Amino acid sequence: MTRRGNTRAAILEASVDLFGSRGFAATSLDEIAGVVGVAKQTLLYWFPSKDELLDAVLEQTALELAAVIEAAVRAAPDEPLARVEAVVKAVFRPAVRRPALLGLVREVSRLSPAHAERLTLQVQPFVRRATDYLRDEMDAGRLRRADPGLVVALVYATVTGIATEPEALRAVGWPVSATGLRRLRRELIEFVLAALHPAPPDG
Amino acid sequence: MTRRGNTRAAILEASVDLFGSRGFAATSLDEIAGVVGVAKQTLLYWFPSKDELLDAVLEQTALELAAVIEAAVRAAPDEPLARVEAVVKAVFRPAVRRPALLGLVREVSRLSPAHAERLTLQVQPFVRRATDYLRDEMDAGRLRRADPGLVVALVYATVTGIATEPEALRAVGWPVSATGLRRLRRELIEFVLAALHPAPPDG
DNA sequence: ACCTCTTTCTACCATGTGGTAGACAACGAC
DNA sequence: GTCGTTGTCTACCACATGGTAGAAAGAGGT
Repeated sequence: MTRRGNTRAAILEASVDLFGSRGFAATSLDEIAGVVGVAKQTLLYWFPSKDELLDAVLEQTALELAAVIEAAVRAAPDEPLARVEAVVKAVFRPAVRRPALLGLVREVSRLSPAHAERLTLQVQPFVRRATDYLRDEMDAGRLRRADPGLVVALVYATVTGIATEPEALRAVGWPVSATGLRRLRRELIEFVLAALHPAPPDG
Repeated sequence: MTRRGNTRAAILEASVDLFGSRGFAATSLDEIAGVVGVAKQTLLYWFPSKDELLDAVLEQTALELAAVIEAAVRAAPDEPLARVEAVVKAVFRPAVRRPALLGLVREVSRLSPAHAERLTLQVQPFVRRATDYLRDEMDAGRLRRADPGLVVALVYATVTGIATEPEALRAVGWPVSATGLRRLRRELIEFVLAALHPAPPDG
């Protein structure tokens, strides 16, 4: 049977999982092919080289996450803390279901500057919009005054870090059950919101 | 000239840098040997295999970081927010000077469960002490009430993430100058402290 | 002088890797 | 039916990698 029609998509999916969990360099084409259930050459038919496969994987991941975040922002009420909460919640779901998604994003810092550059450019407009929004809300006194760009980076670091390092959670004895995950999400959001709350009382 | 006496240390240092920046799998023994300026076989003389080299590298990194944190805690005044600030500051310095240090810690989630397990056990007592301390201070009302273990993990995720992902900082247009780093440290600390402050005002 | 131990090296090997060349089968156009 | 196109495969290659075997060379004890 030829033309299953979704071979390319299956390759991308398996690649996200493997690149994101074990890392790009540690993943061989044979391994991906094994997961997908095709020969290695089929990968090289759809993607001329491992590097171009990586490019495609990065692009798709960025698009997926962007769509998730976009939808969350749209659905949230027009209040900054509520929006932040909505975004964190929205990212948390796929992050838990497929830890490799954010793991792949984190992998970017290990890749060549060329790959990083491409992803940076792709994400740029979203970052820009987020920082502009945060700046306005800070000016309006609805968020703690800080550098808006850095706040984006810090929230990103917190969420991505907690979602991609199960070892850190295990080290502090966090239960990996369903209720454990719900509480994790709750505490993560409270942590982030507390960090953004305007004018905390002087200790 | 034999017995330079510090070949082993030089190998460990170069390995931390390369494993931490490019990743374990992406780093070859030849590459490390090239940096150190010896033949590959010299590495295999001091460390019987790449895996055992990794073990040694992880152990030394953990010891270094533990010493830094230990000293910071000892020197800080007995007030929880001051102590947290001291620890973040103390970790920030080596993190900036040698980004690979924290990068290596983050690499743990990509490694075999055996390696992760060993590091987890090594870090366990420190984590335990930190969570106990935080719990006491929460009970005393000097910190926002939350799960102490998770707070440790969240602060770790924030600091490690921001320190190991220069791409994220570049994406938000953060300047990588000396003054940029000073402001980064300031804002990072304010972010974490705000997240830990007791009883934020209800929005 | 000789032996032993330590440290480093050269030479080599088995294996896994990314990638090339090209055969083979299904399919639609005509 | 024939032909070009598309998708997948088998066979193979050049190369880098982790690791083995063992020689060389200095240092120190006797």
